[in-house]
Amino acid sequence: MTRARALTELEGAVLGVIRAKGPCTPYAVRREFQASTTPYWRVSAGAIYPLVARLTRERLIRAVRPTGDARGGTLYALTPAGGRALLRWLGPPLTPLTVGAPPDPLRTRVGFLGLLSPAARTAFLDEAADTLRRQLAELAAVADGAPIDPFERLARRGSYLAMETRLTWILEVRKALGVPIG
Amino acid sequence: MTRARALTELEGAVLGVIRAKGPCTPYAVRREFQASTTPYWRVSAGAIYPLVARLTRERLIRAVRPTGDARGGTLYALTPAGGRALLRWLGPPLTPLTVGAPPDPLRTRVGFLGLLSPAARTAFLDEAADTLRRQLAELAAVADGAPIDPFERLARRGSYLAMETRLTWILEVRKALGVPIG
DNA sequence: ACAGCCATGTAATCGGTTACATGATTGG
DNA sequence: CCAATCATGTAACCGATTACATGGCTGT
Repeated sequence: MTRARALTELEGAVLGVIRAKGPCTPYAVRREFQASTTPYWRVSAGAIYPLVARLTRERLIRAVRPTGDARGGTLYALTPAGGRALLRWLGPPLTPLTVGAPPDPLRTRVGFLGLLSPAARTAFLDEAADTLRRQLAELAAVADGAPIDPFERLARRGSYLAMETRLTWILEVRKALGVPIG
Repeated sequence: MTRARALTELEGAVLGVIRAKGPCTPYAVRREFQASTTPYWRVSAGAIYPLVARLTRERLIRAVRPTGDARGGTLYALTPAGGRALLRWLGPPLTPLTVGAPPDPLRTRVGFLGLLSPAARTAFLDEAADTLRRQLAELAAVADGAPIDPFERLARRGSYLAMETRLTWILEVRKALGVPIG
Protein backbone atom coordinates (compact mmCIF):
# COMPACT_ATOMS: atom_id res chain seq x y z
CA MET A 1 0.00 0.00 0.00
CA THR A 2 2.10 2.91 -1.26
CA ARG A 3 1.07 6.16 0.43
CA ALA A 4 -1.03 8.37 -1.84
CA ARG A 5 0.71 11.63 -2.63
CA ALA A 6 -1.22 14.88 -2.12
CA LEU A 7 -2.87 16.31 -5.20
CA THR A 8 -2.14 19.78 -6.54
CA GLU A 9 -5.03 22.26 -6.75
CA LEU A 10 -5.23 21.73 -10.49
CA GLU A 11 -5.26 17.94 -10.20
CA GLY A 12 -7.99 18.03 -7.57
CA ALA A 13 -10.09 20.42 -9.59
CA VAL A 14 -9.65 18.31 -12.74
CA LEU A 15 -10.83 15.21 -10.88
CA GLY A 16 -13.81 17.25 -9.67
CA VAL A 17 -14.72 18.39 -13.17
CA ILE A 18 -14.50 14.89 -14.61
CA ARG A 19 -16.59 13.53 -11.74
CA ALA A 20 -19.20 16.27 -12.05
CA LYS A 21 -19.52 16.32 -15.85
CA GLY A 22 -19.02 12.64 -16.57
CA PRO A 23 -16.42 11.28 -19.04
CA CYS A 24 -14.45 14.15 -20.61
CA THR A 25 -11.65 14.71 -23.06
CA PRO A 26 -8.69 16.65 -21.68
CA TYR A 27 -9.63 19.48 -23.99
CA ALA A 28 -13.17 19.67 -22.61
CA VAL A 29 -11.76 19.89 -19.09
CA ARG A 30 -9.53 22.69 -20.25
CA ARG A 31 -12.45 24.64 -21.71
CA GLU A 32 -14.30 24.24 -18.42
CA PHE A 33 -11.49 26.04 -16.59
CA GLN A 34 -11.10 28.73 -19.19
CA ALA A 35 -14.81 29.51 -18.82
CA SER A 36 -14.26 30.20 -15.12
CA THR A 37 -14.37 33.80 -13.99
CA THR A 38 -10.85 33.96 -12.55
CA PRO A 39 -7.99 34.63 -14.95
CA TYR A 40 -5.76 32.49 -12.77
CA TRP A 41 -6.98 29.18 -14.26
CA ARG A 42 -5.39 29.35 -17.66
CA VAL A 43 -4.66 25.62 -17.92
CA SER A 44 -2.45 25.49 -20.99
CA ALA A 45 -2.31 22.45 -23.24
CA GLY A 46 1.15 21.80 -21.86
CA ALA A 47 -0.43 21.48 -18.42
CA ILE A 48 -3.53 19.40 -19.10
CA TYR A 49 -2.16 16.59 -21.25
CA PRO A 50 0.77 15.68 -19.00
CA LEU A 51 -1.58 15.99 -16.00
CA VAL A 52 -4.04 13.54 -17.53
CA ALA A 53 -1.18 11.18 -18.35
CA ARG A 54 -0.01 11.43 -14.73
CA LEU A 55 -3.43 10.73 -13.24
CA THR A 56 -3.86 7.82 -15.63
CA ARG A 57 -0.50 6.37 -14.65
CA GLU A 58 -1.56 6.58 -11.00
CA ARG A 59 -4.90 4.91 -11.79
CA LEU A 60 -7.00 7.84 -10.57
CA ILE A 61 -8.65 8.22 -13.96
CA ARG A 62 -8.82 5.88 -16.93
CA ALA A 63 -9.63 6.12 -20.63
CA VAL A 64 -13.17 4.84 -21.12
CA ARG A 65 -13.60 5.23 -24.89
CA PRO A 66 -12.50 7.28 -27.91
CA THR A 67 -14.60 10.28 -28.85
CA GLY A 68 -15.42 8.71 -32.20
CA ASP A 69 -14.34 11.58 -34.43
CA ALA A 70 -11.19 11.36 -36.49
CA ARG A 71 -9.07 13.43 -34.13
CA GLY A 72 -8.27 10.59 -31.85
CA GLY A 73 -9.51 12.19 -28.65
CA THR A 74 -10.21 10.04 -25.60
CA LEU A 75 -12.81 10.31 -22.86
CA TYR A 76 -11.58 9.82 -19.31
CA ALA A 77 -13.52 8.94 -16.17
CA LEU A 78 -12.64 8.53 -12.50
CA THR A 79 -11.63 5.16 -11.09
CA PRO A 80 -12.81 4.24 -7.58
CA ALA A 81 -9.36 5.26 -6.28
CA GLY A 82 -9.79 8.55 -8.14
CA GLY A 83 -13.11 9.15 -6.40
CA ARG A 84 -11.48 8.57 -3.03
CA ALA A 85 -8.55 10.85 -3.92
CA LEU A 86 -11.03 13.55 -4.94
CA LEU A 87 -12.85 13.35 -1.61
CA ARG A 88 -9.55 13.51 0.27
CA TRP A 89 -8.52 16.60 -1.71
CA LEU A 90 -11.91 18.23 -1.25
CA GLY A 91 -12.06 17.78 2.51
CA PRO A 92 -13.04 17.98 5.30
CA PRO A 93 -10.59 18.29 6.93
CA LEU A 94 -9.39 21.58 5.43
CA THR A 95 -5.73 22.56 5.34
CA PRO A 96 -4.49 25.97 6.52
CA LEU A 97 -3.52 26.78 2.95
CA THR A 98 -7.09 26.17 1.83
CA VAL A 99 -8.76 28.34 4.46
CA GLY A 100 -6.00 30.91 4.99
CA ALA A 101 -5.91 34.25 3.21
CA PRO A 102 -5.40 33.62 -0.49
CA PRO A 103 -2.70 35.62 -2.28
CA ASP A 104 -3.76 38.83 -4.00
CA PRO A 105 -1.32 40.67 -6.26
CA LEU A 106 -3.29 43.88 -5.87
CA ARG A 107 -2.99 43.72 -2.09
CA THR A 108 0.73 42.98 -2.37
CA ARG A 109 1.18 46.12 -4.45
CA VAL A 110 -0.82 48.30 -2.09
CA GLY A 111 1.76 47.41 0.57
CA PHE A 112 4.38 49.15 -1.57
CA LEU A 113 2.31 52.16 -2.61
CA GLY A 114 4.56 54.34 -0.48
CA LEU A 115 7.23 54.00 -3.15
CA LEU A 116 5.11 55.81 -5.75
CA SER A 117 4.74 59.55 -6.25
CA PRO A 118 1.35 60.92 -5.14
CA ALA A 119 0.35 61.31 -8.79
CA ALA A 120 1.27 57.72 -9.66
CA ARG A 121 -0.52 56.58 -6.52
CA THR A 122 -3.70 58.32 -7.63
CA ALA A 123 -3.39 56.79 -11.08
CA PHE A 124 -2.87 53.34 -9.56
CA LEU A 125 -5.92 53.57 -7.32
CA ASP A 126 -8.15 55.08 -10.00
CA GLU A 127 -7.20 52.41 -12.50
CA ALA A 128 -7.77 49.69 -9.92
CA ALA A 129 -11.19 51.06 -8.99
CA ASP A 130 -12.25 51.45 -12.63
CA THR A 131 -11.15 47.96 -13.58
CA LEU A 132 -12.82 46.43 -10.55
CA ARG A 133 -16.07 48.22 -11.36
CA ARG A 134 -15.93 47.00 -14.94
CA GLN A 135 -15.24 43.42 -13.88
CA LEU A 136 -18.05 43.51 -11.33
CA ALA A 137 -20.45 44.59 -14.07
CA GLU A 138 -19.25 41.69 -16.23
CA LEU A 139 -19.69 39.22 -13.39
CA ALA A 140 -23.22 40.47 -12.76
CA ALA A 141 -24.03 40.16 -16.47
CA VAL A 142 -22.71 36.60 -16.59
CA ALA A 143 -24.77 35.69 -13.51
CA ASP A 144 -27.99 36.68 -15.27
CA GLY A 145 -29.33 34.01 -17.55
CA ALA A 146 -26.72 31.40 -16.67
CA PRO A 147 -28.35 28.02 -16.18
CA ILE A 148 -25.72 26.52 -13.92
CA ASP A 149 -25.28 24.08 -11.11
CA PRO A 150 -26.23 25.56 -7.69
CA PHE A 151 -22.77 24.92 -6.26
CA GLU A 152 -21.05 26.58 -9.17
CA ARG A 153 -23.47 29.45 -8.63
CA LEU A 154 -22.45 29.70 -4.98
CA ALA A 155 -18.79 29.66 -5.95
CA ARG A 156 -19.36 32.49 -8.43
CA ARG A 157 -21.23 34.37 -5.74
CA GLY A 158 -18.10 34.06 -3.61
CA SER A 159 -16.03 35.45 -6.44
CA TYR A 160 -18.42 38.38 -6.84
CA LEU A 161 -18.37 39.18 -3.13
CA ALA A 162 -14.58 39.02 -3.10
CA MET A 163 -14.36 41.48 -5.97
CA GLU A 164 -16.90 43.79 -4.37
CA THR A 165 -14.91 43.82 -1.14
CA ARG A 166 -11.72 44.57 -3.03
CA LEU A 167 -13.41 47.57 -4.64
CA THR A 168 -14.72 49.04 -1.39
CA TRP A 169 -11.29 48.42 0.12
CA ILE A 170 -9.55 50.27 -2.71
CA LEU A 171 -11.94 53.20 -2.25
CA GLU A 172 -11.15 53.12 1.47
CA VAL A 173 -7.43 53.20 0.67
CA ARG A 174 -7.97 56.16 -1.62
CA LYS A 175 -9.85 58.02 1.05
CA ALA A 176 -7.27 57.16 3.71
CA LEU A 177 -4.54 58.62 1.53
CA GLY A 178 -6.55 61.75 0.92
CA VAL A 179 -6.53 61.29 -2.81
CA PRO A 180 -8.19 64.24 -4.57
CA ILE A 181 -11.57 63.53 -6.18
CA GLY A 182 -11.15 60.41 -8.32
CA MET B 1 19.20 47.52 -25.25
CA THR B 2 18.01 43.99 -24.38
CA ARG B 3 14.30 43.98 -23.53
CA ALA B 4 13.65 43.67 -19.80
CA ARG B 5 11.80 40.47 -18.96
CA ALA B 6 8.72 40.69 -16.74
CA LEU B 7 9.28 40.01 -13.05
CA THR B 8 7.48 37.27 -11.16
CA GLU B 9 5.32 38.29 -8.18
CA LEU B 10 7.99 37.08 -5.82
CA GLU B 11 10.78 38.97 -7.58
CA GLY B 12 8.75 42.18 -7.62
CA ALA B 13 7.86 41.85 -3.95
CA VAL B 14 11.50 41.12 -3.05
CA LEU B 15 12.63 44.26 -4.84
CA GLY B 16 9.92 46.15 -2.94
CA VAL B 17 11.06 44.83 0.42
CA ILE B 18 14.70 45.66 -0.24
CA ARG B 19 13.75 49.12 -1.42
CA ALA B 20 11.49 49.76 1.56
CA LYS B 21 13.74 48.35 4.31
CA GLY B 22 17.11 49.34 2.93
CA PRO B 23 20.01 46.89 2.38
CA CYS B 24 18.96 43.35 3.42
CA THR B 25 20.36 39.86 3.54
CA PRO B 26 18.38 37.27 1.61
CA TYR B 27 17.45 35.68 4.92
CA ALA B 28 16.04 38.95 6.27
CA VAL B 29 13.88 39.28 3.16
CA ARG B 30 12.67 35.75 3.71
CA ARG B 31 11.68 36.49 7.32
CA GLU B 32 9.77 39.54 6.13
CA PHE B 33 7.58 37.34 3.93
CA GLN B 34 7.12 34.67 6.55
CA ALA B 35 5.87 37.36 8.93
CA SER B 36 3.11 38.23 6.44
CA THR B 37 -0.41 37.16 7.29
CA THR B 38 -0.98 34.96 4.24
CA PRO B 39 0.34 31.40 4.36
CA TYR B 40 0.92 31.57 0.62
CA TRP B 41 4.26 33.39 0.94
CA ARG B 42 6.43 30.62 2.28
CA VAL B 43 9.57 31.64 0.37
CA SER B 44 11.81 28.65 0.99
CA ALA B 45 15.58 28.96 1.12
CA GLY B 46 15.67 27.17 -2.20
CA ALA B 47 13.61 30.05 -3.63
CA ILE B 48 15.28 33.11 -2.15
CA TYR B 49 18.97 32.41 -2.75
CA PRO B 50 18.67 31.53 -6.44
CA LEU B 51 16.31 34.51 -6.84
CA VAL B 52 18.85 36.88 -5.32
CA ALA B 53 21.54 35.40 -7.55
CA ARG B 54 19.29 35.93 -10.56
CA LEU B 55 18.50 39.56 -9.74
CA THR B 56 22.18 40.21 -9.11
CA ARG B 57 23.12 38.67 -12.45
CA GLU B 58 20.61 40.97 -14.12
CA ARG B 59 21.97 43.99 -12.25
CA LEU B 60 18.68 44.82 -10.52
CA ILE B 61 20.26 44.45 -7.09
CA ARG B 62 23.87 44.40 -5.99
CA ALA B 63 25.85 43.30 -2.95
CA VAL B 64 26.71 46.42 -0.94
CA ARG B 65 28.65 44.95 1.97
CA PRO B 66 29.06 41.85 4.16
CA THR B 67 27.01 41.67 7.36
CA GLY B 68 30.18 41.57 9.44
CA ASP B 69 29.48 38.39 11.40
CA ALA B 70 31.32 35.20 10.63
CA ARG B 71 28.49 33.61 8.67
CA GLY B 72 29.39 35.29 5.44
CA GLY B 73 26.03 36.94 4.82
CA THR B 74 25.74 39.80 2.35
CA LEU B 75 23.53 42.89 2.27
CA TYR B 76 21.89 43.69 -1.05
CA ALA B 77 20.43 46.96 -2.31
CA LEU B 78 18.62 48.04 -5.46
CA THR B 79 20.50 49.41 -8.44
CA PRO B 80 18.93 52.26 -10.44
CA ALA B 81 17.77 49.67 -13.00
CA GLY B 82 16.28 47.70 -10.11
CA GLY B 83 14.34 50.74 -8.98
CA ARG B 84 12.92 51.18 -12.47
CA ALA B 85 12.04 47.48 -12.71
CA LEU B 86 10.25 47.74 -9.37
CA LEU B 87 8.14 50.67 -10.56
CA ARG B 88 7.28 48.84 -13.78
CA TRP B 89 6.21 45.77 -11.78
CA LEU B 90 4.23 47.85 -9.30
CA GLY B 91 2.25 49.75 -11.92
CA PRO B 92 0.29 51.63 -13.06
CA PRO B 93 -0.67 50.29 -15.53
CA LEU B 94 -2.18 47.20 -13.87
CA THR B 95 -2.42 43.87 -15.65
CA PRO B 96 -5.67 41.84 -15.75
CA LEU B 97 -3.99 39.17 -13.62
CA THR B 98 -3.26 41.77 -10.94
CA VAL B 99 -6.76 43.19 -10.74
CA GLY B 100 -8.76 40.08 -11.69
CA ALA B 101 -10.27 37.71 -9.15
CA PRO B 102 -7.44 36.02 -7.27
CA PRO B 103 -7.57 32.22 -6.89
CA ASP B 104 -9.15 30.87 -3.73
CA PRO B 105 -8.87 27.14 -2.93
CA LEU B 106 -11.87 27.39 -0.61
CA ARG B 107 -14.02 28.83 -3.38
CA THR B 108 -12.81 26.14 -5.78
CA ARG B 109 -13.93 23.46 -3.35
CA VAL B 110 -17.33 25.02 -2.75
CA GLY B 111 -17.96 24.55 -6.47
CA PHE B 112 -17.66 20.79 -5.90
CA LEU B 113 -19.62 20.59 -2.67
CA GLY B 114 -22.35 18.75 -4.51
CA LEU B 115 -20.11 15.67 -4.52
CA LEU B 116 -20.19 15.40 -0.72
CA SER B 117 -22.83 13.77 1.42
CA PRO B 118 -25.00 16.26 3.35
CA ALA B 119 -23.18 15.30 6.55
CA ALA B 120 -19.74 15.86 5.03
CA ARG B 121 -21.00 19.11 3.55
CA THR B 122 -22.06 20.33 6.97
CA ALA B 123 -18.71 19.30 8.44
CA PHE B 124 -16.91 21.14 5.64
CA LEU B 125 -18.83 24.37 6.11
CA ASP B 126 -18.65 24.28 9.91
CA GLU B 127 -14.92 23.70 9.84
CA ALA B 128 -14.45 26.48 7.32
CA ALA B 129 -16.52 28.92 9.38
CA ASP B 130 -14.72 28.01 12.62
CA THR B 131 -11.28 28.36 11.09
CA LEU B 132 -12.15 31.65 9.44
CA ARG B 133 -13.46 33.04 12.73
CA ARG B 134 -10.30 31.95 14.52
CA GLN B 135 -8.07 33.52 11.87
CA LEU B 136 -10.05 36.74 11.92
CA ALA B 137 -9.51 36.96 15.67
CA GLU B 138 -5.78 36.44 15.15
CA LEU B 139 -5.65 39.13 12.48
CA ALA B 140 -7.44 41.56 14.76
CA ALA B 141 -5.03 40.75 17.59
CA VAL B 142 -2.01 41.32 15.36
CA ALA B 143 -3.46 44.64 14.19
CA ASP B 144 -3.54 45.96 17.77
CA GLY B 145 -0.22 47.25 18.96
CA ALA B 146 1.57 46.76 15.66
CA PRO B 147 3.73 49.77 14.89
CA ILE B 148 3.85 49.36 11.14
CA ASP B 149 4.09 51.34 7.97
CA PRO B 150 0.74 52.89 6.90
CA PHE B 151 0.77 51.10 3.55
CA GLU B 152 1.45 47.75 5.14
CA ARG B 153 -1.41 48.55 7.49
CA LEU B 154 -3.72 49.21 4.54
CA ALA B 155 -2.65 45.95 2.92
CA ARG B 156 -3.41 44.05 6.12
CA ARG B 157 -6.75 45.78 6.28
CA GLY B 158 -7.44 44.40 2.80
CA SER B 159 -6.52 40.94 4.00
CA TYR B 160 -8.86 41.29 6.97
CA LEU B 161 -11.75 42.47 4.83
CA ALA B 162 -11.18 39.59 2.40
CA MET B 163 -11.30 37.06 5.24
CA GLU B 164 -14.39 38.68 6.71
CA THR B 165 -16.15 38.49 3.36
CA ARG B 166 -15.18 34.84 2.98
CA LEU B 167 -16.74 34.10 6.37
CA THR B 168 -20.03 35.82 5.63
CA TRP B 169 -20.05 34.07 2.26
CA ILE B 170 -19.55 30.65 3.87
CA LEU B 171 -22.39 31.39 6.26
CA GLU B 172 -24.54 32.37 3.29
CA VAL B 173 -23.64 29.10 1.58
CA ARG B 174 -24.61 27.18 4.68
CA LYS B 175 -27.93 28.95 4.86
CA ALA B 176 -28.57 28.47 1.14
CA LEU B 177 -28.03 24.73 1.53
CA GLY B 178 -30.35 24.62 4.50
CA VAL B 179 -27.71 23.18 6.76
CA PRO B 180 -29.18 22.35 10.20
CA ILE B 181 -28.01 24.57 13.06
CA GLY B 182 -24.18 24.79 12.85
C1' DA C 1 29.95 22.50 26.75
C1' DC C 2 26.76 21.27 23.98
C1' DA C 3 21.89 21.02 22.26
C1' DG C 4 19.13 23.42 19.50
C1' DC C 5 18.17 27.13 16.58
C1' DC C 6 19.92 30.64 13.13
C1' DA C 7 21.75 31.55 8.67
C1' DT C 8 23.62 30.37 4.23
C1' DG C 9 23.47 27.79 0.84
C1' DT C 10 22.97 23.40 -2.96
C1' DA C 11 20.76 19.33 -5.61
C1' DA C 12 17.04 16.88 -7.24
C1' DT C 13 12.66 17.10 -8.61
C1' DC C 14 8.22 18.83 -10.02
C1' DG C 15 4.38 21.09 -11.95
C1' DG C 16 3.42 24.62 -14.95
C1' DT C 17 4.27 28.02 -19.11
C1' DT C 18 5.55 29.23 -23.75
C1' DA C 19 6.26 27.89 -28.15
C1' DC C 20 5.83 24.79 -31.54
C1' DA C 21 3.87 20.91 -34.65
C1' DT C 22 0.15 18.50 -36.80
C1' DG C 23 -4.09 17.12 -38.54
C1' DA C 24 -9.47 17.74 -38.35
C1' DT C 25 -13.25 20.74 -38.81
C1' DT C 26 -15.93 24.68 -40.07
C1' DG C 27 -17.42 29.19 -42.11
C1' DG C 28 -17.56 32.26 -45.91
C1' DC D 1 -11.84 25.56 -51.63
C1' DC D 2 -9.19 27.50 -48.51
C1' DA D 3 -8.39 30.24 -44.33
C1' DA D 4 -9.25 30.23 -39.65
C1' DT D 5 -10.04 27.81 -35.74
C1' DC D 6 -10.48 23.46 -33.05
C1' DA D 7 -8.27 19.66 -30.88
C1' DT D 8 -4.39 16.86 -29.62
C1' DG D 9 -0.31 16.68 -28.40
C1' DT D 10 5.36 17.48 -27.52
C1' DA D 11 9.85 19.88 -26.14
C1' DA D 12 12.41 23.19 -23.85
C1' DC D 13 12.58 25.96 -20.22
C1' DC D 14 11.66 28.05 -15.67
C1' DG D 15 10.68 29.21 -11.04
C1' DA D 16 9.45 27.13 -6.97
C1' DT D 17 9.48 23.17 -3.39
C1' DT D 18 11.52 19.58 -0.60
C1' DA D 19 15.34 17.68 1.33
C1' DC D 20 19.78 17.97 2.54
C1' DA D 21 24.47 19.89 4.10
C1' DT D 22 27.27 22.96 6.78
C1' DG D 23 28.75 25.91 10.11
C1' DG D 24 27.88 29.99 13.38
C1' DC D 25 25.35 31.51 17.39
C1' DT D 26 22.98 31.25 21.97
C1' DG D 27 20.69 29.77 26.20
C1' DT D 28 21.08 26.82 30.01
